[in-house]
Amino acid sequence: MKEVTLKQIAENLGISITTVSKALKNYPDVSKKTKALVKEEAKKLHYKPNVFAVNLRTKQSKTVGLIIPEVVHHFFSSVVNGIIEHAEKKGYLVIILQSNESYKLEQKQIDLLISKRVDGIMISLASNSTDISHLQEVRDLNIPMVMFDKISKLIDCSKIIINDRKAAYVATKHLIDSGCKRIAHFRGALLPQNSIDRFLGYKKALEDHGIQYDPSLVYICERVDYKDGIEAAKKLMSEHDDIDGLFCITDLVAIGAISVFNDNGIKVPDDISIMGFSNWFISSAITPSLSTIDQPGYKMGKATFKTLLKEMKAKRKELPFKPITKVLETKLVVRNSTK
Amino acid sequence: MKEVTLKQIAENLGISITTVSKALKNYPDVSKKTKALVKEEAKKLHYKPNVFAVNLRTKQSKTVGLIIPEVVHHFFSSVVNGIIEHAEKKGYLVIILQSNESYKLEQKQIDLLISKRVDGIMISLASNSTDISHLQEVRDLNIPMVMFDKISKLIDCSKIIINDRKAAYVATKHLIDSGCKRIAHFRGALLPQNSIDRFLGYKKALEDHGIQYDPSLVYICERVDYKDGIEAAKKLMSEHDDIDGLFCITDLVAIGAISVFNDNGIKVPDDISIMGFSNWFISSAITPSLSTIDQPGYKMGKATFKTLLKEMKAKRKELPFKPITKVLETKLVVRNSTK
DNA sequence: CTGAAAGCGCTTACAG
DNA sequence: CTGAAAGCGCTTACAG
Repeated sequence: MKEVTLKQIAENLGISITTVSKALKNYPDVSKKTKALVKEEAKKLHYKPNVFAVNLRTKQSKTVGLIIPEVVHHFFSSVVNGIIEHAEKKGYLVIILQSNESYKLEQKQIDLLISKRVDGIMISLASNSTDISHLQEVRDLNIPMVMFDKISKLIDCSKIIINDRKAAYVATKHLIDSGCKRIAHFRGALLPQNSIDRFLGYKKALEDHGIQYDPSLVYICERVDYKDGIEAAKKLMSEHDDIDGLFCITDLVAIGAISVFNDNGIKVPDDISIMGFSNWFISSAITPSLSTIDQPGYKMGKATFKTLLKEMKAKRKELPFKPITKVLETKLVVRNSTK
Repeated sequence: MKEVTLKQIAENLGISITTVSKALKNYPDVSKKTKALVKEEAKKLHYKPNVFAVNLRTKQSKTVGLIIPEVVHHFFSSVVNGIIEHAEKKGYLVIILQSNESYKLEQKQIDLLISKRVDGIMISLASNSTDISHLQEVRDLNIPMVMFDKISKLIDCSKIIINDRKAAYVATKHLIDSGCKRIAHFRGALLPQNSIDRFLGYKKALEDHGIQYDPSLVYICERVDYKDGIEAAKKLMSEHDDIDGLFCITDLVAIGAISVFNDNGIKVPDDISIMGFSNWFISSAITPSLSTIDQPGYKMGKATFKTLLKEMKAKRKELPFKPITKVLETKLVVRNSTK
């Protein structure tokens, strides 16, 4: 089967390539009759424009790139969902890359996307990305870019985030309000902004309510996953026996912790109240169901793409674009792991 | 900043575009001196080839398409993970589309990928995809394609699957071996091959072990998710009070069912033993932890891409390619939801 | 070893 | 209303 080209159609109809091209794109200076003829022939031959040629001419690919730390993670896959659904509606395809929380990979992937000439880039940073020269390059090349969730304050671009500090404050305050006096925190790694912010929210809530902040009650979970939660909970149990509240940086960590407490006869929430973070749907399925902070992944994906779209449009029209920062609402979800 | 092109480099160096192009691609008929010169200049100017032009010339995009029913699903996101990791290693980028289990969307997405001229397509079918003309078109256009997990027997292409029937047989047999006499099954929709196969495995296991198959014990879960599990379990409870075993088509359904039984004072596994399917990591975190069948998502993704790569290579060399079917191993994982 | 030229398939400014 | 021509940036068969 030979590829059908404009030339093919033109020859069949005995007219010029120019006219065929214009007819298919509904240029006003082509007669109705010709348009009809051309379109019919195109349909008959199952003509599909060669995007490679179109890309080369129009200098855009109608493709955008997305880099996330990890696909296999409910929050990020919700974001992906929000992004690809809205991108598709607008005729954009999404190339997804996974940095595996590795700064080096992230750097390579940015390079890849640049050399693939995607029309725009969406990114949530790896935890150890402190150097941001690769992102600065994207800015320097004037490629539209939006950061979401795990952002860097050092880069001037649009950002879609939640107020992590406030959300963590609300979570901790809920523990305090329900009577907890000695509250531990399972935090994330030291570098990521959201790990820092959630920690600060925790600390601030304690201080605002007359509870002394005790650094020995803060445990680091590098990968903020289920296993991390299990390990931290075991350590916590061995080092402290007077804890009555625990705020975990993610639901996954909280679920790991709960399973340890369940196994060791520590009653949740009677002995210890537990708060998660993100409202992964499974939090309502475990026993006891987990109190948490609802973090809107799908919405974040949608807002991220829509913002990128605006910037891409502005670029095409050579209009200036001022980066925006959008803060999405989170909410406290009270279930059975807190009193 | 102006785009750096071969022409630019050629002008700077006072040589021809042809030579620059060849030098950069290490053609043997260019002098070492010239090569060094060209490469240096290219580096200095941060030259990046225009992929749009390269695509047009070479007629390949080094991009492949992936269509899955749902991203937000542990099994599929593991597959995605396996695919994008291996694709990237081989210099391929992956465009991910989500059919949302809709046949219509799936059709459109196939069209999209065809018109984007991806080098190959990987797909796991939507549950209601029975008409397969869109897939036939892919074959007719001679575009390399690999199906995985949710496949159609009617299309002649490579397939990466597990033996669903056997795995379901093993799961059901485990229930029988542990003493269950009256075993219900929460199956998936009627059309998908894997839903059919798991059901058949369940039925066969019963028959092989002298247990009469009773259609009233089979419940349909259209979306095979947590909510479906909850609803089916409620129905089951109200319609039958003598069930001592339950085989669920997915872990998610099983987890939904367990939460209903937990809430209603039905002891798992003492009153009823439960088997899931897929070994989602959370199955080990719930109470009681879930016995299940391990389904290798990451491996499946890896095998899917590797097979596609072979087919793409064969096509480029104009060699014949005979579709292969690879069946990956599953294994029984016994935890606390069965005796 | 180097380079002029054709061509991939499209778009669009321009002429008629 | 139609079409010849230039050009997007690259690759490669061919000539010298």
